[in-house]
Formats: sequence, C-alpha cells, structure tokens
Amino acid sequence: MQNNMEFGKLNVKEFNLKHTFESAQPLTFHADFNDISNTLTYFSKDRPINIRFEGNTRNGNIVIASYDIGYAINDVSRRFRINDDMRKVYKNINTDKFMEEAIESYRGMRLTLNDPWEATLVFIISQFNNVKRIRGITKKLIENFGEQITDEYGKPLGKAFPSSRILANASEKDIAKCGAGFRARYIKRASEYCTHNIDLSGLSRKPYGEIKESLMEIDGIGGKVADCIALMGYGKLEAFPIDTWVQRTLSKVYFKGKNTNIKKLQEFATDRWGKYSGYAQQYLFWYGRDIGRLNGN
DNA sequence: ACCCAGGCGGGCG
DNA sequence: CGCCCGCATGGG
Repeated sequence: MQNNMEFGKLNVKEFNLKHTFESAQPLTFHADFNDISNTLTYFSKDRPINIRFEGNTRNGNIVIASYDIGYAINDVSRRFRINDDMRKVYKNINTDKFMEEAIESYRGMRLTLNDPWEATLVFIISQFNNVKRIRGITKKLIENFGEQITDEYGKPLGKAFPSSRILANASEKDIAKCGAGFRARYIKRASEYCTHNIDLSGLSRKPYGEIKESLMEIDGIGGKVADCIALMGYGKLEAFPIDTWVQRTLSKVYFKGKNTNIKKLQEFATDRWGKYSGYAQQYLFWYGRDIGRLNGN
C-alpha cells in the first residue's frame, strides 16, 4: 500500500448515500457499500476511492479518502452530481401528493453520472430482468472479464469494469456463463459495435435526441434502455425512461388506473416535469415500486 | 409449481 | 404501422 492517503470533504445538501447506492444505477452495481459505517468504495479507472457520509440528509459532508485527493474530489463531485441544486429539483418535480410522498420516502437519493459504456452494458443486462439479477450478472462479468487492478507493489485491489474491447473478444458462450441468458448475444454485439462502429465518448457533446437515436442503432437497445443510458451515462436530465413499474405507476396515479401506452406517458412526463423528468422518474420508479409491491401487483 | 422481473426484436395481420 | 409473442434465468 502507498502510505500517503489523503482526505477531503465536500459539503452537500439533500444527499443520502444509502438511498443512492441502493437505487440500482450503474456505479452502484460494482461499488461496495458498508451499511454500518456508511462507507462506499469504488474504482475510478484504476484508482480506489473511498467515501463516507456524515451529517444528515438535509446538510452533511462527504468525506473522501484517496491517494490522489484532487482527482478523487473531482470524480466524486461529478459522479454523484454534487452540483445539482436538489431544492430546486424537488421544487420542480413536487407536482402533486404522490410525488411529494416519493420525495419524502427517498429524500437525498441522487442520480449518478456514469461512464457511457458502463451504462450501456448494465442497461442491456437490465431488460426483462430484475434488480438482484442485474447486480449478480454485472458482478460476474467484472469478475470474469475485468482486468486486475493492483497497487504499486502488485498487490491485487480488485477488478476493473470490463471494456467493450475485452467483451468483443469474448465468446457469447462465456458471456452467457455469467448468467446473462439470451442477453449474451446483445452484449457481444453491442461490445463489438461500441468498439468498432460508434464513439460513445464522442456522443457526450450531442443533444439528448441525437444520443438516443445513435444508441438505438445498437442491437438490443430500444427506447427505454437508450433513455436510461442518456440519463445515467450522459446526464441528460430530460430523459424519462419508462419501464414496467413506471408505466404501471403513471397509469394508476395519473390516468385513473387505465393502462396507458408509452408514447402518451412520455408526452405526459415531458409536459409535467420537463428538464427535470429524469429526477422525477428516479423517485417515481422506486416509490411506485414500493407501493405496487405493497398492493401485490 | 407458477409468476414475474428497470424490454427488445421479429413476425404477423 | 400496431399488436403480440418468445426469450434465459433465478428468486419469491
């Protein structure tokens, strides 16, 4: 181990590390969270970053430990969207009683900004799947295909998220062995496409609509997954991914229980939450899921 | 045993 | 177009 561990601190309002970690966003599928010490560890490139939250949700500090504190503060700030003014966000998405309850239940949950490729892989895995299995498959892919990260003495620290190039060279069969099932083919093809035919990083300068359109060229990525990647891989807050839970919840809460099609719901969300739609979706998804499960559907 | 999960592509009418 | 179906796998 290096012996020059450095510490830094970021003051944050409306931040809850546990809610954010448990919200099944790409980073949280390969970070480690200790519930008791409220500590989260993840790798940025090959650098381990450790963060701990102290204080309360309304006002607290993220304490960061790293061997390169300048880099780490910048990284944490970016990934956890520390500069989002959550009071302003809440004011804009708190449009009714349901949203008020959703915000109250998950206050401090942040959207995260993830590497576009990580978001792409994770959300391809997410289709027709559940959160627990998505986490498991992602971890197995990292374990089986991620490059070993070591410290300066060669001591292994963990595995990196597998690059598209590595997965493009892997066999569909070996990918399937990670539990990916029928998605193995999508993963293989997307890995090839993202290595040779599209520049995911270059897309970040484009507007939301173009990003979504480009992503949908990839086999296995439709409208919902593209919206997830636009939101959590590119930070396009106007994206509003509609999955089964969101569709059910919106139908129930805003359309008198009448099952409403995606296109109509998409318009409804954009009209209601506009450039904060992504945050609205995040709270609506989790709270709607809780309520739905309580009612047994 | 049965049902469903942060959908998508393909085929059919 | 819109609708409907199958899809791997594992947990509840």
